[in-house]
Amino acid sequence: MLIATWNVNSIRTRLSQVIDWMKNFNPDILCLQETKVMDDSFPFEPFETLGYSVEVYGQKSYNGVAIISKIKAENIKKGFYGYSDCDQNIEIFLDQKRLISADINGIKIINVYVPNGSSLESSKYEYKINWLSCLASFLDKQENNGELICLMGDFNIALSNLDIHDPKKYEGGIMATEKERNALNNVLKERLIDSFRIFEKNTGHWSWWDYRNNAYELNKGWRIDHIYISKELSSKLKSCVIDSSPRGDLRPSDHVPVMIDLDLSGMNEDFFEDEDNFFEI
DNA sequence: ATGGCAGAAGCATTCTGA
Repeated sequence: MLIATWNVNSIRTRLSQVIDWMKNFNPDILCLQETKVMDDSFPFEPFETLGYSVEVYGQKSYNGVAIISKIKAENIKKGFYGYSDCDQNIEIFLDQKRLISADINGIKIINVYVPNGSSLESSKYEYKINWLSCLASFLDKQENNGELICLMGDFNIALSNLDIHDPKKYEGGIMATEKERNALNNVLKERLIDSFRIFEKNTGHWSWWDYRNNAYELNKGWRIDHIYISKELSSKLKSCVIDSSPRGDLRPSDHVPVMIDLDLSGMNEDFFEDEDNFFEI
């Protein structure tokens, strides 16, 4: 089962590129961020024509997330409201459409667009930290239900200096502060692992390049788009690939797709009771 | 320290992103 995530920076602007990409890669699930469109204006038809069902949680101009899947998503939840015990004032998170989750093929798919935070002095930075705290509570609640989880999206955080082209320059700045990393690690805890790092231990792999300063041509990127999976899924993980090619297209998104391949054949109740099926991380 | 570039809204310019 191929599961992908892509911050498309406007689905209407990027529509033909996304459809072409789906025809090439044939993902079972594609999670989108920054769709930047209200739900009634989302371009459903091209996806439905390819045989997908679409669940959206969007707004005008900013943010917006969607889950596109061959198997129809069930138990769709939009935002934190009612599904998190976080101690934050949940009201401040209602306006920004940044989270949609659903159950597909026995896995809870959680698609997030984590706030950028702007700069360390900005109130948006505090908002980002609080948002991640709320996400941690949201995950705690899923865990209580014993569910397999695939948490993916644009996290706007480089968890390690290996994920930054010039860590000396950017460490301690936005997307690379200890506070952000701690907040994200508190979401992951011991339960979720970085799919990409199962296969690749080295630096030099990016999912985002700034539009400015010729960043893509100079390959000055960051790895801030991630797919985190429950430990119990790690032995089913066949690959995790960043497809950087769409960044070279005409009028590209500044992010590229990240995808994992899970082999779910043979998954049954016995699988989860056999400790040999779990990697030691 | 600031700007570079891109998208949406909407028609000049501002807001936001990362």
